[in-house]
Amino acid sequence: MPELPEVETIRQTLKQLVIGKTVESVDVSWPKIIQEPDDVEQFSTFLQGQTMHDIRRKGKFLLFDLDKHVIVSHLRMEGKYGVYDHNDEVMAHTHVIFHFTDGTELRYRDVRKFGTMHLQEKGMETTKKPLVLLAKDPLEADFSLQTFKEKVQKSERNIKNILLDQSVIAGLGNIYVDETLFLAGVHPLIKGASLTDEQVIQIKQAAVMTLQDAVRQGGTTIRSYVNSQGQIGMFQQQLNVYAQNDSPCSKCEDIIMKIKVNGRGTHYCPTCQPI
DNA sequence: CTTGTGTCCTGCCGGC
DNA sequence: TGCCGGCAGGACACAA
Repeated sequence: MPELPEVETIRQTLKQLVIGKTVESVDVSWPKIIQEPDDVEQFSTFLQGQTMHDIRRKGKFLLFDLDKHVIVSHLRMEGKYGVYDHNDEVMAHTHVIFHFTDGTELRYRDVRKFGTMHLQEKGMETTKKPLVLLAKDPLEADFSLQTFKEKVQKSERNIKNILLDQSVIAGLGNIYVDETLFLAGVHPLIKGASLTDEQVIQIKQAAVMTLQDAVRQGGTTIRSYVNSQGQIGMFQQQLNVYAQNDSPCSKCEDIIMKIKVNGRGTHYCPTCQPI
């Protein structure tokens, strides 16, 4: 499940492969992925003749900048992009193909079909869903610690749930929330309202460290990992708690626990993250 | 207003 | 062996 670091790695790699290319046509075989416009035919016709100029990232969203439009794309759990030659075999679960005029293709694959694409007018993307309520991610220079602190401390929800809320802090998913709370030494079930200023600052710093570290790892491994199929992959960084349940904690040797928090698998160290 | 629940979708896993 | 129910998960619509 791609979170901020994975999306950032995909962005950097994909950018090299599609910038300057012009869309000749678009095929969509699972229309539900296209959330906007309502008519999938329009998605295709609007894109024809437009050139890819940049790929940006906002939180876990990828933004493809074209001449007049922006494609706002979310990979959800299993979405993947790859650039292929038009003669390459189309792999299973390919749902959207952007054919370029140079004979290459940008293909979107997604086993679960949970991913989404919104085609919006250039410049309008931050004024409407899905981006309108999206918070800053903690790696952005203008991330406001003050705003973050206020949102956290006025909430009765548990901190795990708060950190998954993209309107509070963008970019964290289930894996990096668990890693962030471990690094901050905060138990996932503690209510936002009962966290001290120091704890909230710790959490923000831990999020920055966790995400930076992961981006760095994606950045170092990505070079050798764009295969001939045009697929972009990456190696999983070392995780302290996520999927480490029943193993000893890397800090204190206590056994990592796995519980459910709001329906999400949640991993923590009972000693390093006291209730 | 805030918080909780259902929904989408399919591969996988455990139980029988 | 093979079937089948249940589960996982990000974000949103809707309910309470």
